[in-house]
Amino acid sequence: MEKVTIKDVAREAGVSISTVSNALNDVDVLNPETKSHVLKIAKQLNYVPNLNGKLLRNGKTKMLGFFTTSVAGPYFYKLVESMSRECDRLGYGLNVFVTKDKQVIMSNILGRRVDGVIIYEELRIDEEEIAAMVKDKIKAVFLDRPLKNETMGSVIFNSFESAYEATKYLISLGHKKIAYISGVDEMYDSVQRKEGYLAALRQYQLPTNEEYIIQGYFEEESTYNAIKSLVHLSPEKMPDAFLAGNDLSAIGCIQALKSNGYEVPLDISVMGFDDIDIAQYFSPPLTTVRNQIARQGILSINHLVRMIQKKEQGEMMKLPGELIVRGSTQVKIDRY
Amino acid sequence: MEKVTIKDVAREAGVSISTVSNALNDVDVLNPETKSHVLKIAKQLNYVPNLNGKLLRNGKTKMLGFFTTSVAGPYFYKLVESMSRECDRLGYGLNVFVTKDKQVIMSNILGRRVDGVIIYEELRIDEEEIAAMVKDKIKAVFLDRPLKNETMGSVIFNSFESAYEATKYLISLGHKKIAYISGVDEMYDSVQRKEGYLAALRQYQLPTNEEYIIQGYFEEESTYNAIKSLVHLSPEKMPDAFLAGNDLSAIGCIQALKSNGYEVPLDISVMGFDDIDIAQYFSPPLTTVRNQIARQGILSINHLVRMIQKKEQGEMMKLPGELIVRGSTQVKIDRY
DNA sequence: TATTGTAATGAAAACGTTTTTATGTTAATT
DNA sequence: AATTAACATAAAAACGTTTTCATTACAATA
Repeated sequence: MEKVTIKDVAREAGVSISTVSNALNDVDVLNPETKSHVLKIAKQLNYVPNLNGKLLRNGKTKMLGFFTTSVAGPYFYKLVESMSRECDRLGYGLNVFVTKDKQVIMSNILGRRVDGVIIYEELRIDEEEIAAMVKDKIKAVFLDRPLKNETMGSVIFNSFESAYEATKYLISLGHKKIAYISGVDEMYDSVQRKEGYLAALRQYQLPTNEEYIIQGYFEEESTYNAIKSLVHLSPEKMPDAFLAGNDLSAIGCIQALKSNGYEVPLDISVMGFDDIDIAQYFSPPLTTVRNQIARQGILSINHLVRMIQKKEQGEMMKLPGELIVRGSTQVKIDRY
Repeated sequence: MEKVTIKDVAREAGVSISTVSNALNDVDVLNPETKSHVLKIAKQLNYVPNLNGKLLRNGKTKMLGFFTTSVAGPYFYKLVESMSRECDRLGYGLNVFVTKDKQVIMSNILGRRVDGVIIYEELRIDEEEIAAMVKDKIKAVFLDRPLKNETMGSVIFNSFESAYEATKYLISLGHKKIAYISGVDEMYDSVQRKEGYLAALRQYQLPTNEEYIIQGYFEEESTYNAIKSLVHLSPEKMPDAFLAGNDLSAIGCIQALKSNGYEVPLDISVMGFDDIDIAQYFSPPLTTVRNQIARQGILSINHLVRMIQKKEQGEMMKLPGELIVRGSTQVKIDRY
C-alpha cells in the first residue's frame, strides 16, 4: 500500500486515467454510473491526489506565504491566527516563514511554492526588489507598510490618527506637558505615531519639546532606563502625561515612575498602544489604543486572494484604532 | 519575462536540459567551463527552479506541517516560533495549518505536500487513524500526547512530576487543605497534573477530598465562577492553598478570592501552571511552573527530521517543568 | 591502423496530475 | 440506408524537474 496514484484507481476501476480525473473533479461529462463506480474504487483504495502533480500541472499551489522576522508576541499570534482561519475559509493553506533572509522569500515566491505572499514590514524589501517583483507579477500584501501598485497592496493601521486621538484625549484630561515615548525610528508605524502626537500638540497650541520625545525602542527595559534618567527633572519640568509607543513601553514607563515615588495615574497619566493581553491585568490597567489586528489579518488575506483570483489591482487599506480607557490615566489634579 | 524554466536556460546557454540540471545541482561530471557558463546564463535570466517540478520528480517537499486547533495564546507563539526557527536551520519550511478538520491533515499528508507532521494533541487523531498512518509510513511527532511507534514520536511535558513538585512545595509552606483546579478531563496534561497532585497528597499523608477538585476548564471565567460557588464553605473547610491547572485558572481563582475578601497570598496561596507572560505582571505576581515550550518546539522538529532523513524510529521525550516562585504563595500563617 | 577507454554532453523516461483532442458507440436525422 | 449528432470514454500532451542511459569525440592502447 505504498502510494496509490490515479493510475492505480484507473486500473482497478477498469477505466482510463482521464475518466478518473473527471470523476474526481466533478467534470460532468461522465455517465453517472461510471462516475460513482470510480469514486467508490477511489475511496476503497484510499486514494489521495498527489498535490505536486496537481500543482505542477495547473501552476497554482493554493498556498499563501507569510514572511516575517518573528511570530513572538501578542501582535503576531492574533495576526497569524486570523490569517490562518481566513486562508482555511478560502481554501488556501498558509505557509509561515520566520526568517530574516530575504533570499528565502524570493526563492519561495519565484519557485512558485506559493501563489502569493504577505510580507511583514520589518523585512524591509527595498524598492528595487519590489520593482522586480512587480515585473514578475508577484502578488503581495504588505503589513504595516504603505504601498500600492499593479500587483501589491497593503493593510496598515492609521497610526497617525490613533496617536492624534490619544494625545487629544490626554489633553482633554487637562494635561499640558505630554511626553512621547518613541519606538523604532525606521518603522513606519512608529514615525506615524510620533507625527500624530506632534500634530495634536500643535493643534491645541501646546509647545512641542525635544526633551519630551524619549527613545523607548518599543521595549519595556529600554523605556524603563530612559524614564529613569528623566526623573531627575525639576518637578515643574516633569511631564504630567506619557504617551508610549506601545504597551510594553507604557509598562516600563510606569514601573520606572513607580520606583521613583510617582503614582500613576494620580500624579502622572500614562497611555500605551496596542492593547496587548497584559494591558488589562497590569496594575493599574492600561489605557491604550487597540488595533484591529485580526481584521488586518483577514483583510490582507482577502485582498491577496482577490488579486490572485480576480486579477484585482493592489489597494492600500487603513484601519482605525480604538481608544480603550482604563486605569492608567485620569483627569489632571493640581496639587497646590 | 513570464516564467523562465530550465528549458530557457538550456536554449540560451546552447546546452541540453540535463546539462543545466547538472550544473545547477553541482553534479560534477561537467566541464568546469560549461558549468560556469551555464551558471552565468542562469543568473542572467534570473532563473529559479520550479519547486513543484522538482518535488514531483523526487518525491520530497522539504516542508513540514504543523497541525493545530489554534495558534492563539502564549503557548503557541513560543511553540511556533521555536519550530519555525529550527525548520529554517535545518533547511525545511514550516506549514502551519490551523484547523479542526482532520480531513485537511490527511489530505495534506497523503497528498505529499509535507514530508512529515507535528500534530497538537487537541486534534485527537484516533487509534485507527494512527494505525493507518503508520502503515503508510507517515512520519509524525505528537505534542502533549504520549506516543511512540515505528514512524511516530512525541514530545510531552512531565506534568505528573511538575504537579507533584508544585504540590510538595505548597505542602512545604505549611498548607494542609490544598485544592486543585482541574482543566479539561480529556487532555493528557490535565489528567497527569491531577494525578501528580493526588500523589503528593498521598505521599505526605494528607487527605484527598473530592470537594477540593474543582472544574476550571483551563479558563479564567469558568474558574472564577467555580471558586465563587466554593467560597461559602465554612472557614475551617475553606482550602488554604489552590493549585490551578494553568495560569489563567490561577488568575480567575485569585480574582474570585479577592472579590470575597480573601487576600492572596496572606490568607490563601495560589499557584498556576505554564508561566504565561501575564503571570509576572499580575498582582500578585504568580508563583507557577514553567514548561520549556521552545525546547519542545525544537526537539519535535529535530526528531521529525531525524525520522525523515535518518529513518530513525519514533521516540517519546519528556520535558521537566521548572518551579517559578513569585508572590502568590507564602508560608502558611495561622491567624488564631 | 583498429580497437578500446574515457570524458563530456544529450536524449528520453519518469514523477502524477489535468486538459485537449481523438475515438468509438449509439441515437437521431435526412 | 447513409449521414450526422450526441454522448461517453480513451489516448496523448503538457507542466518542470532529475536521472538513467545513449551518443559523440577524442585519446590511449594493442
